[in-house]
Amino acid sequence: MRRPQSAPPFPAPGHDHGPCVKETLARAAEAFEANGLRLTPLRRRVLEEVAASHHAIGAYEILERLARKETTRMAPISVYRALEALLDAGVVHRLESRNAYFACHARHDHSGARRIVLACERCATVAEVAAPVAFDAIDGAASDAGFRSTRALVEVAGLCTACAAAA
Amino acid sequence: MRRPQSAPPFPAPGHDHGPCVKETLARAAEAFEANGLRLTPLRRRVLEEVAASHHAIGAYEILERLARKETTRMAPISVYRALEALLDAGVVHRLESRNAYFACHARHDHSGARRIVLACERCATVAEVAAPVAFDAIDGAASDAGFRSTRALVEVAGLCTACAAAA
DNA sequence: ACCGATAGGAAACAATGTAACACTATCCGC
DNA sequence: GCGGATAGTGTTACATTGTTTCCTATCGGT
Ligand SMILES: [Zn+2]
Ligand SMILES: [Zn+2]
Ligand SMILES: [Zn+2]
Ligand SMILES: [Zn+2]
Repeated sequence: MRRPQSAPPFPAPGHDHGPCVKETLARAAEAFEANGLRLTPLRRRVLEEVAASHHAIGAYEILERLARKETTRMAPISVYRALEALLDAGVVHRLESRNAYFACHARHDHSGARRIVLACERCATVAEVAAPVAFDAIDGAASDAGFRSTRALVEVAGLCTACAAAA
Repeated sequence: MRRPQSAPPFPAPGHDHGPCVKETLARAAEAFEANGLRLTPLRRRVLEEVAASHHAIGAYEILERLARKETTRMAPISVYRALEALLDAGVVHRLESRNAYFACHARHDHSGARRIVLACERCATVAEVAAPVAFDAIDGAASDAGFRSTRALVEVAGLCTACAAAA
C-alpha cells in the first residue's frame, strides 16, 4: 500500500464550503503581506467570487456577479488586474483550456507548481493534485526530444467521484 | 540505454520543410477521404498556411495571410470552420495555452492522442512527442484523487535544442 | 427529380483580454 | 511632516478570439 493517505480528495458535492473560503482568504492575506502587497477590498471581492465555489469561472462572470451585488459596475480591466494580482499571489489559478479562473483551496507550496488540474466534465468542479511522477515523466519525454522544459501545463478532463458514481 | 532512437527530434531550424508540408497534405487528404469528407480548396489553403511552419498560428493570422495572397478576404467563420474540420481530421492541433493552431507533422495514430506538446519560448516552434509514461502517471494521480480521466492536456514551455544552445 | 448530408458566403454579434492616461493611496527615508 | 517612489484604481477606448443566424450551393444516392 504505497498510496499516501494525505492525498487530497476531490471536493465533495455537499461539503461545508465555509471553511474553504475562509482558509483561502486567510492564505491570500498572508501571501500579499509576504510580498509587501495588499489584499485590497477590490481584490478581496474578486477572490470571494472566485472562491465561492470549486468551479472555474470566467472573468466576465465575476464582473456580472459583482455588478449584481454592488450597484456600481466595474470595468473589465479592474477584474483582470485583480485576477493578475491573485494569480501572482498563487491563490487563484487559471484553467487555460477554458479561459477561466479558480481558487486554490490547498496550502501547497506555490514555487515549482508541479500540480495537475482535474476538471469534472459533468459538475464542473476543479481540483489540483500533486503529481511529481507525472512531471518527472514529462520532463523526461521533453528532454528525450532535446527540449529543456521550464513549465508544464497539465489539465485533465473526466469525471469526479460523485459524478462517476451517478453515471 | 533504454531510450529508443526512434524518438522524433524537435524540428531543426534550417531543415528542408517541403516534405513536411507535402506529407501533411497527403495525410489530410487521406484522413478526410477515410471519413467520407472532402479536403476542399478552402480547407487545403488553411492547412497550407498552418503547415507552412512548425509554429502555432492564430486564426486571424491565417485569415491575414490568406487575404494577402488572394485578393478576396474571407470571413473569420470560414477559417474557423476549416480549422474545425482539420482538427477533427487530426491534421491540425490547438495550442490551448495560446489560442493558436499548429499542423501535426507526424503520422501518429490519432486515437487516444497521448502526446505532449512542446513549445519553445524563444523560437516559437512547436512539436509533439509521445509520452505514455507521463500519461500513465497523470491517470494514476487522477485516479488517486478519485477522478476518472478521459482526456489529458499537456503543454510544456521551455527551450528547444537550438535555442538552448544559443542561450 | 428529389432528398439529406456536406460545405461555405455574409453580416452581425459575443466573449475574452489590453493599452493608455490620469489620478489617488500608502509607505519610507529624511 | 515632506517628497518621492511604488502600488493601486477609474475611465475610455480598443484588440483579439470565437459564434449565431440565415441562406445558398453542391454532391451522392434513390
Ligand atoms: Zn469547498
Ligand atoms: Zn463531477
Ligand atoms: Zn518542417
Ligand atoms: Zn527554439
